[in-house]
Amino acid sequence: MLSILPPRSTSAERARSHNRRLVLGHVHATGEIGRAELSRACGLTIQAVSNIIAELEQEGLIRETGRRSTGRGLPATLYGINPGGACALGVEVRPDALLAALLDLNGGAIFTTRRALNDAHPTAVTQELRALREELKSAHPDVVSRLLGAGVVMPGPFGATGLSGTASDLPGWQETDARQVFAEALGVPIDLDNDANAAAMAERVKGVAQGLNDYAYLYFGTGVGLGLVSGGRRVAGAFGNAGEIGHLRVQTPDGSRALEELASRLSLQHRLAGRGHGTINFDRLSALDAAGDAILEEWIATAASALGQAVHVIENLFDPETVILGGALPERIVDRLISRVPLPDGSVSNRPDRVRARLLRGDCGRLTATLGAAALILDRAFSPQLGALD
Amino acid sequence: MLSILPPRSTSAERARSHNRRLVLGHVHATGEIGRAELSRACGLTIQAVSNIIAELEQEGLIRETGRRSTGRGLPATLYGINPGGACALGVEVRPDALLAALLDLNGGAIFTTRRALNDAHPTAVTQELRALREELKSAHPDVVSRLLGAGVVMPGPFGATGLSGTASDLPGWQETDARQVFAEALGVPIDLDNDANAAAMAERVKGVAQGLNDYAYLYFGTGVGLGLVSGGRRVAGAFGNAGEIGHLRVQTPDGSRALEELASRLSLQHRLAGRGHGTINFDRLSALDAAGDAILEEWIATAASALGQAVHVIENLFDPETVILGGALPERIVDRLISRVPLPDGSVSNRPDRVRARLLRGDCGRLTATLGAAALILDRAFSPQLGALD
DNA sequence: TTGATCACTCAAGCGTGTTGAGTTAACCAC
DNA sequence: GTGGTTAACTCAACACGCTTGAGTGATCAA
Repeated sequence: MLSILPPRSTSAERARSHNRRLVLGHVHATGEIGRAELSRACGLTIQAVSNIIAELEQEGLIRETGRRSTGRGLPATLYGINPGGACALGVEVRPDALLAALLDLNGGAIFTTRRALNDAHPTAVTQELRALREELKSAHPDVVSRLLGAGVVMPGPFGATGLSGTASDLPGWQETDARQVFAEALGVPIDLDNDANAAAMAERVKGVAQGLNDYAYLYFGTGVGLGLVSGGRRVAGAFGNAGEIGHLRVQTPDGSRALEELASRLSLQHRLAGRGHGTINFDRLSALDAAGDAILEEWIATAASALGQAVHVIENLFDPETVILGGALPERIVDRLISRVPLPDGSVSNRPDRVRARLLRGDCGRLTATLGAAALILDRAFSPQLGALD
Repeated sequence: MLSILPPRSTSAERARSHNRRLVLGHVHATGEIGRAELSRACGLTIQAVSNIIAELEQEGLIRETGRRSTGRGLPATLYGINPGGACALGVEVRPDALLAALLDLNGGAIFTTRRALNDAHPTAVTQELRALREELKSAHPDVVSRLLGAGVVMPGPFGATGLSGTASDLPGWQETDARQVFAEALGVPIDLDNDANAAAMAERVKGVAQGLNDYAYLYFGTGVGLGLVSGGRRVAGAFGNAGEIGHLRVQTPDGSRALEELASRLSLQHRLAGRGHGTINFDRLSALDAAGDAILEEWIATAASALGQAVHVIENLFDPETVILGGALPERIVDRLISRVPLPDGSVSNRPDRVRARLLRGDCGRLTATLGAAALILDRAFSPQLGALD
């Protein structure tokens, strides 16, 4: 009911689909809300809201959560999201692994898994996805019927571009229609995006960006990516490759470098290379941080300075309500980065009436991108779409 | 009928409003189109399209333009925009003048005017606007009833920001609700944006961006601004200040400078200052260009290099279909700039399957921003809006 | 107890789009 | 020419979901 409409539905049914999302989105955003308030917020009649609520409750997407008496009058019956009423699958494809998470309607994780990949070619990934689907079916049989769709996160850029051929992109996907591959392997509607945009959506559905419609997310993966949300919608670009901020030139004392040479996990790894460390993963970073490692300190200082310049560009080009930092970095390190990023005065974001900090730490932890993949789907369920068809 | 809906219209009426825009937008985009084709393009039944067409024709927004027989079958009755059926007013407020243009439904200029401003404070501007309205009423009495609204362009940034207090912004507007002021002075619905976004819309409605949904516009006013269109919608930012690209740092042989110090009309003016020129306006620029002025040549070289870096940033952050250059520069100079801008290889826009050049010259000439102001309104009439109310 | 306020329900009516069965006009084969 | 095919378009019923207006139940204040 919620996920798919027949190819040509009557206009009234499309309006209903729109209004359902509107109502569900408000219920999600407020946590608990009554019909009358929804009516005012959505610009619909109480009666219309009533009908929609009855439908949503019947389908198990929302549930009665209590009553609230505000002064006189009949106390409102409050409704909230029924977390178990539906779920969304998030899949993150990395060169070496497939990460997956199943999220309930509130964005809570029901199940997460990680499958090692020897090979990230489409055929190998397809095989793992099929296995994943079977695993889900047997581990959570009740869930499959309530699955709204699957979000997929892959390292960009998509298609052949001037940034192709770098270490980060996956082999064999250039010529492949990725959406098609995933749709066939998983058998549910697919939403495809890059890690940074997915992370941005994760924060919107569950984290620090709730209620925000214009913000940016600086995502630390292997490199650095930028997720953009404008007017509540992801900015994907003409070919889905928006947000490639890693190649932004930033000033250093001795010239200029690409942002990702200074402020990515890879860059830290290079700095530490001489010290005989292997791959610098999340846990290793935490350990270095706890030990007060000097090279890490140095990296933070350099990265913060570089990020300050990136934030300057982001703020002046997009005028976001806030810039969120997060991804595959321990919270403490992100916090320290944020505290050391020099915020330029000459920015449209430097306004006296700000209600939110210019930089915020993402709330969704190291799995942000995977959770965000699922959040792409949840966001759909909560936001009216523009197009007539879905 | 087209502009305003009653505060709470029935859902069916909102759907109609949406579908009307959809149909009208397609008619505008194709120039000439029959019902059946519209039906396929809009995802509506022929019958629905028929009803809408009857309504639009009745109101004079479209008109029959002929018949087309494509092979067998009954030849389609073609419809096109009826230019005189409605119009939009564009107003550009500059520190020293008020520019206005009245555009027909096809984006053709019916009337343009320029009023000198001694004073750009809100009260003075309001006075001029009232006079402008009277002038319109008497010069084009039939038009007032068909006025869809007025678009207004002002130099940003709006509100108090870290970029306030520069030479370009207007006095006395910081604390003013500009939209309110214009709505009262002109008595029609107002759409407010900065010059670059308006320019971008001008190109979408009439110029080189027709049919594009994701592109950027580098606008040369006094400084340099960036207009962004994503998914067919303007990217305004949280406070309407997106696109402030002038402060972007770019490399020079001897360090780094702000883009607008190298690639704006103001920067050229500074270069020429020693030569005893006054203000460098459009005509003066043309003359210098025709004379093959050496300083102009030098400026073009410097500006092109700076713009190359800006384009690099825009392409990688935004992945546009194309970047349009234009504004208050003679076409020849823009063309020469374009031919000399170094296009970086390391860009997501550097793709082998491009159908359009990475850089295009804007088509709307020196009045781009003023025309664009009116285009903001036309674009509304052609694009379905997301919000329920208008 | 009475009146006011507010959330919500019930039943009728309306605007739109869809469906399915015609109608008209072009092309093609003979 | 004639008949068949194709495609654009019209006409008349129908379905859907929202709105409207009247009515009910629960709470507070006088």
